[in-house]
Amino acid sequence: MKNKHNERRFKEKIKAIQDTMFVLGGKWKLPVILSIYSGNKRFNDIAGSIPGITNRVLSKELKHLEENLLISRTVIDDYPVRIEYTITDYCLTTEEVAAPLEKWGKIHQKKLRGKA
Amino acid sequence: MKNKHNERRFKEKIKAIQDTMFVLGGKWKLPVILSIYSGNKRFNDIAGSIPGITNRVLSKELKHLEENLLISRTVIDDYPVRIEYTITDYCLTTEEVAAPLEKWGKIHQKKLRGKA
DNA sequence: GATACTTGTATCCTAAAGGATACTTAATTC
DNA sequence: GAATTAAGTATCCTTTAGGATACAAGTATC
Repeated sequence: MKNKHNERRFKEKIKAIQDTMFVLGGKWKLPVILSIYSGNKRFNDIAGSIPGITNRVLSKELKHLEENLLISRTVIDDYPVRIEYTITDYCLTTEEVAAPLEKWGKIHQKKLRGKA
Repeated sequence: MKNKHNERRFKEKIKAIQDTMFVLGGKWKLPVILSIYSGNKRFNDIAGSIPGITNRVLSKELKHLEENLLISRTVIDDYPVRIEYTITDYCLTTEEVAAPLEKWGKIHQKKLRGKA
């Protein structure tokens, strides 16, 4: 590390990355966003579209995403009450994160196949 | 979800993102890469440059990154044996992930300040 | 031979993430 | 009034991530 200035910028960098990891990291958050983004609005549809996720985990992730202003939850007062989850405009910015992650994942899958 | 084709592509997307999360996710992996990238080569230097990381965690992360071909470990047979960690060429591709994560983290910091 | 330095490991612990599965609530239709 | 449907919650459990702290091995120097 060359000097104080670089060091400060380095620590800001780390903090920003860790913040993103907190909001979008983990196994399920981006998959849930993508599911809603690709047209699934209802709890059971979202659950059904993501292989391996359980009710409990999905429920938690939806709350987390709502708190972070990424999705919104609408109650539709019909026969059996329906809930609709939708992506917020702000959430569209996460594409800038999801796309590179997807791309790199595919690169790395290839890389590891080459190794093994 | 419109059809089988979209559904298959959607599941590949999820898998790729989850793979990246496994390799580069969590609180420390990208910070460690960035630290080495910005010139820290030795264990104690890396540890000192990343606020809050402990020996045990750093040691684990270094192993994980080496297994995933992102850094390499060289033993320098000197007085007290020195170890040098360096970024592999392949690791440079992670910039495509780190940069967007950093950028989005800063956007989100602003967004939440606006909310509160 | 005591001391110091470097790279870790060992031990033990807490917290967070994730998972399995059953159940609740409320309205509605039959 | 039994059955169905939707959106979760409740309960309990396992696994993984992360953290605090001590100290060990090897060599060189004093």
